[in-house]
Amino acid sequence: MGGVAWTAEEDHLLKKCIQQYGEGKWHRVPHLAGLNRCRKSCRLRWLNYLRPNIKRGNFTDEEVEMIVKLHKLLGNRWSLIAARLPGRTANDVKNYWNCHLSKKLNAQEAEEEREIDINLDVIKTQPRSIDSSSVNKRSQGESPSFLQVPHESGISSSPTFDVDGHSQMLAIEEDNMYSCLDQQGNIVGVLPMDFQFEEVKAMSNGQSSSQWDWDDLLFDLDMYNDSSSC
DNA sequence: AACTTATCCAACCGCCGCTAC
DNA sequence: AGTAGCGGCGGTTGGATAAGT
Repeated sequence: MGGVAWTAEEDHLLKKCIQQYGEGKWHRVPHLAGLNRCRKSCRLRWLNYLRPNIKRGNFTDEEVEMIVKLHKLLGNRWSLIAARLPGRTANDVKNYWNCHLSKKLNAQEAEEEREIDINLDVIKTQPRSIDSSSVNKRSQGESPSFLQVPHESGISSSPTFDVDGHSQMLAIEEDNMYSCLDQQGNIVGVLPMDFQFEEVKAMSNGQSSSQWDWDDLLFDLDMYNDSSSC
């Protein structure tokens, strides 16, 4: 292993400590539990191994499918991905990805690239709620005037978003870039895909209560988009 | 059976953002 | 404003084990 393995006795002490004092205050846990481990080790051991309801064993097909889908949306944000998989830990997901899916998908992608020309047009649109003032202005640190939840514009069409009172869409144009389109389909701006939602959150002056809101919004929108394109 | 190589996964490390002072 | 301490995260390491020769 990558370090000193935990003994059954250490596990027992940690478990007892968490049961008695609860999670959190990890800096106190080594002392309270009488363990010669750092706070991080204790936290990790609890989260990845001792916590109740942790699912062991192989990933199901559904879970694998979910991981692939979520990784496309979120990248290497393992904790977010794991949060969508009950009983699985970020470490589990990360390990599974690195051991199984990473190689498999890389090989698959390489194969696909050999076989087909990349056609940007086939990349489905991925609507995003974003304020037009944010587009191309990140470096200036300008704040969006508002951000709205999406509304469905029709049964077969993708959801659209009100941006400053005008219907606009944000679409994946190519790797790592979003394009902001107006109703006529004209590109009115571009936004790097690494546009971090922490920044949006900061810029929106607390309109979003947490990082989760953004990630959940994105996730739900993409799931919506996926289901409507099937 | 002995050795080598590949794979798995628990544990550690360093960094980041947040908060309190 | 600067800083220390904290929780949390993703990347990496390396020992255990399985598979191959």
